[in-house]
Amino acid sequence: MKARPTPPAHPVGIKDIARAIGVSIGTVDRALHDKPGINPGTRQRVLDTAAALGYRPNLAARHLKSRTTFRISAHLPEEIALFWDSLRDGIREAAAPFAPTLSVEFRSNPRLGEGEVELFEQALASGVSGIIVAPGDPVALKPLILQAARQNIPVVCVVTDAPACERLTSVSADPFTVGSVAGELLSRFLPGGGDVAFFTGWLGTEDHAEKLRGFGSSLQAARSGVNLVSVVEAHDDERVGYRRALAVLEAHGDLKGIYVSTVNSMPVLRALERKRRTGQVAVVTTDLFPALVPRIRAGQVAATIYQRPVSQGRQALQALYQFLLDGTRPPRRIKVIPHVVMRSNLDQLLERRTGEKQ
Amino acid sequence: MKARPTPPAHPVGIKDIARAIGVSIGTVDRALHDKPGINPGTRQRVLDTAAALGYRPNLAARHLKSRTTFRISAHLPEEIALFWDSLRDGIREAAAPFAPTLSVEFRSNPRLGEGEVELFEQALASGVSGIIVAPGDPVALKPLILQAARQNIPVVCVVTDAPACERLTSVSADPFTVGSVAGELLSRFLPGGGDVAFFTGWLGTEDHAEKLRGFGSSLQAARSGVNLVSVVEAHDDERVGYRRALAVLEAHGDLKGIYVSTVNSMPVLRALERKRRTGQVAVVTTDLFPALVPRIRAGQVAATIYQRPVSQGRQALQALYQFLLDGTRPPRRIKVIPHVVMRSNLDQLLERRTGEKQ
DNA sequence: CTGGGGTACGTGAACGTTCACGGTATAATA
DNA sequence: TATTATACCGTGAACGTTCACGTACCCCAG
Repeated sequence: MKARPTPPAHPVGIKDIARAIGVSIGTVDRALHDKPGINPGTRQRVLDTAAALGYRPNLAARHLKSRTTFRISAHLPEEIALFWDSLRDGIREAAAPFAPTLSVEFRSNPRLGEGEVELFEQALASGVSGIIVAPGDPVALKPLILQAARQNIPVVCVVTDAPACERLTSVSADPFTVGSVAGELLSRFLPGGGDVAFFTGWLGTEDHAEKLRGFGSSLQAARSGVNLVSVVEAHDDERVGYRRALAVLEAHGDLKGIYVSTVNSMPVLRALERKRRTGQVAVVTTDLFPALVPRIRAGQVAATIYQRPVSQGRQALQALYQFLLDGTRPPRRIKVIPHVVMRSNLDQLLERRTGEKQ
Repeated sequence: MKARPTPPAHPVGIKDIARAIGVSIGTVDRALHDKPGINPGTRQRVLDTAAALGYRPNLAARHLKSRTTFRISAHLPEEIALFWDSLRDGIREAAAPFAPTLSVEFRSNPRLGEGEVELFEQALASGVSGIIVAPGDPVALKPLILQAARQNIPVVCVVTDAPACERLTSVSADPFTVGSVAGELLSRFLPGGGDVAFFTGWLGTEDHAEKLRGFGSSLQAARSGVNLVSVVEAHDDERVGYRRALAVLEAHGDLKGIYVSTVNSMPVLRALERKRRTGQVAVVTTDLFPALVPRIRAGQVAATIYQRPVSQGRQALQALYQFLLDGTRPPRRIKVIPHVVMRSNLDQLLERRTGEKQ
């Protein structure tokens, strides 16, 4: 039952350092900010004593003086509003306590990947101090991210990543874990074993390939006789997805489970209906959108793996803010633990979403 | 593809109000803070124009002047370190950006409920400005919470709640949803139906009763032939739990599933081992502690419902801070959506925990 | 008319930091 | 030696707010 009362006697400020080595506060300021017009020797002495005394800048005073507002631009699609609005909420929510030091501007493109280059150029031109973006076409965006890096403008990727480029960090669900969770769920849902299928957008995408790896590893680890008999690329095209789902259902009359690793799960569900096999096949999907809600409620979708957009938004903003404030670099990659949403916790999730808007 | 650039021209300050109605900033200050020595008429005029101009106090300046550090005391148990340390991390993490406006003091008691009254009195005596507490014995704590309320010291409950008392809010997983998720998982894990048992601490506790309600409602909604055949109170006593688990296993030779709604799940697992029925019974547990980790990894525990301590700590602190800052009251109850932890996402969860400590 | 007490309001300093400006050495040049 | 340039450093104002203090005014007793 130990109690630790507050130890800090008096926060050490810039003038404490100045007094300690007999210089003026102006000199200390120059030393701390790498400004010209100071003797390298004195600079070092200042930095040393600052470290020794445990100097922590008073952010309130700093912001009070140089009323610099960090302008952060967030570029997110409009489509699948439930998802992206949640992400926006997460950013807004996290930014609120820092106002007016920080202000967020939201720019939106209609669909993931469409017009994102223009938004990025727009933001750069308007002189923002940081960018949050969900890259739909990482290749097209890469030179712009590089340009931002050269201008010392940090970029944080959310949901998707633009790998091998000068972004500050990326916040997303670890795809391997996502696939792995889906695989474990299906294994548990099918204790008697059986055939399952994996639907994806493009296997060429690194994310989707990783999900498949995770999915497979889970099935193997479970040893419950669940076999992956079909891997389907739907290319995020409704019609292609529907056709291929029909084909898979015809080819495997005893299919017991399906995991749709892309957000385009409706065609698969419709194909199941068409073949009158709804309820006979355990379905695990990805993310949450309005059309999916009644399917989950009706039990047609056993579970969906939710990438927790609110959390992603919050973490992206915090990482960005910390970097802008004192230059601390976050880990190269921030992983969000995916959420399993089923009928029983669906309502609470939706409630929270709408509740926040009040 | 609309872009919304930052509109705010110039944040309106205290002297803008003063100039607008031709008084001094001192008068405005008096009006805004309900201080004596001001004409009620002028006060109203000030308040009106402040609202009209959209005055938002500059928190940086406020804190700079009256260097009041909010001292927040967090009272949490030591036992089950993995859980409570996570909660502490959540608090610490959320408090970090607000330093030095806000400082957190951690006080710990050995076990939930032991010595919490002393800690509370200690904190009150030392003049903290806010308290975060996990009440183990709400009845004993109630008068102290009332006393804190009278001294205008907000109290936020985490994990457990002290209902019907003057706390600011409580942050916890919704017990009905927790039970409901467990029920749905077991229903899905047992597509062929079968008997399941429910283990709890005390049914008298409101939380546990709610969990049972949620559990039952899920089983019913699933219509998969899963029957709740036994509700066991273990009174959080290892020996009692073990004995009663043995009895249940003997009475129900074909038991297919178990949900342990209290954190004391080890006796049940040991009873399963003793009866050589590990693996034949799907087990869903509560929370996460070191001894549970290998059980999950080995598949002996199918899933555990995690109350997300990090998130709880973060939300508790934020609610408290917002209230201290501008008096905004959070909802009477903040619900955290419980997390389903299985073998596939266990590692990532543990990794995040240790990763944060670096 | 003077003085005392009270109310209502103005004034200025301070919080820690940043930044433009001004000052003082020393060295380089005429 | 006088002048200018350069490098280094001190000084003071400002950011928006709070708070102690000062002051003008009105009312009424002496």
